[in-house]
Amino acid sequence: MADSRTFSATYRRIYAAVRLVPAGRVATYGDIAALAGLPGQARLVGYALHALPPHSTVPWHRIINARGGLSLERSGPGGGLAQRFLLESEGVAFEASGRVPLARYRYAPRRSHARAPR
DNA sequence: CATTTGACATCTT
DNA sequence: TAAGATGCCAAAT
Repeated sequence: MADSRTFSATYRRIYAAVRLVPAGRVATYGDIAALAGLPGQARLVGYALHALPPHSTVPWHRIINARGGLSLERSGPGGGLAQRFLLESEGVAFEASGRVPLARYRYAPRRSHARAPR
């Protein structure tokens, strides 16, 4: 667990949503935020995962950005390698461009090919 | 208590 | 396609 008492209820919601993602599947920060009941708070998801203790059982590696890329790479070089390895271990294949085909592995797919109405 | 910062997403130029 | 700007929230300083 992610030291539930150390984190806010909001974070706990996020962690719970992340745990809903089955192995071999990925989800975007936005999806997790929506699952956690915090639509639009994708940023909080990323921050929550960053604050996640190493001993937690939360499958943080299954959370990627909307481009299908690993956000860890963006923050620090080499950081995404571990995440990529974990995902590949679960059967997630990466494209040559280094991205994950969301259309295939994305969990809780919303508007697969359409954009959100405004 | 106020300011800064951060594993993002989405729109606009 | 790329780059810049904005919104949102919590934790750290």
